[in-house]
Amino acid sequence: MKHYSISEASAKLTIPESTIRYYEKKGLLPLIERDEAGRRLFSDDQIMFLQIIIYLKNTNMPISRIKQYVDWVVEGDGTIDLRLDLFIKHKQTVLDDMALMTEALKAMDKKIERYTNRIQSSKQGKEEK
Amino acid sequence: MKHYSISEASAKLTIPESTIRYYEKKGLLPLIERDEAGRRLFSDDQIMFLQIIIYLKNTNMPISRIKQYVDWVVEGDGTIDLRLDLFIKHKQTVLDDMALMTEALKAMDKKIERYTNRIQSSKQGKEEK
DNA sequence: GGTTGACTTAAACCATGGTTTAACACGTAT
DNA sequence: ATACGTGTTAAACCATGGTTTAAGTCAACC
Repeated sequence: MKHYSISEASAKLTIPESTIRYYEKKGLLPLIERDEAGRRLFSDDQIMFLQIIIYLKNTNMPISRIKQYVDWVVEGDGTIDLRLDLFIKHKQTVLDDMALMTEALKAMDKKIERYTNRIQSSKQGKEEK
Repeated sequence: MKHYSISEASAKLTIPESTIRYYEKKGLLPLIERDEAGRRLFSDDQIMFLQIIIYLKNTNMPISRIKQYVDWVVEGDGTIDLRLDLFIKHKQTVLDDMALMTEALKAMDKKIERYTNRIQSSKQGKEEK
């Protein structure tokens, strides 16, 4: 199992190194090994774990809540029901957000249509001159 | 055409009054009338305009960009093509965001499934004792 | 042996999007 | 006339999520 440096992890996940360090400082990346010189070493598992965190971040889960999840993971099997609940609740939050966005998209489509029509008719106005 | 007080507008759009004032200060609500005592009066049109702003906010358009849109609206018909372009681009941004969220949802669904299975089998383990 | 490049840290800084506070003004019901 | 509810303002404050800076270590190449 290969290990990645922070720059490799950064490249693989397309996320700045500064963000990875920030996440670790916030407690989102426990158990990361270091080499003799103190450099972070990311295993494949840890890359995957970070990917999950990025998914949660991409769906606007606050860092404090991600931290809660991470703590539960560290705590072990006794917290599986809590984690399941967290994912189920978060999924619903995301679906609600997307519903809001879809509603906004509908309004934007109307705007786009109306503006397109106005531009069309103003062009016609010119042609008819 | 009736006019609404800030509290009525707030209730109608389910958004805090403080936010409405904040938006006005940021220039997102030009042309709002005031009564003799200096209180804001919102027409139906302005309520609808604010609703659009809320849609843009709900889809994570930064206030600076919303301001740009508002300025173009104030400027008049000469900016219709710019506004159309803004909406088309923003729509794509929103679709991209939703794609990211959908991808995250897929990962969450896998987690939910795995956790559910683990909980199931741990229950079975108990029963078999 | 000295510079380069990749890494480390803690702490300061920044942008965003509001919310809260303090101090004050108005109109109406008691 | 006074107290209440509702409004006003500017400015301070807050949370979130990073990014940047300053100061330093280490290994390796030239």
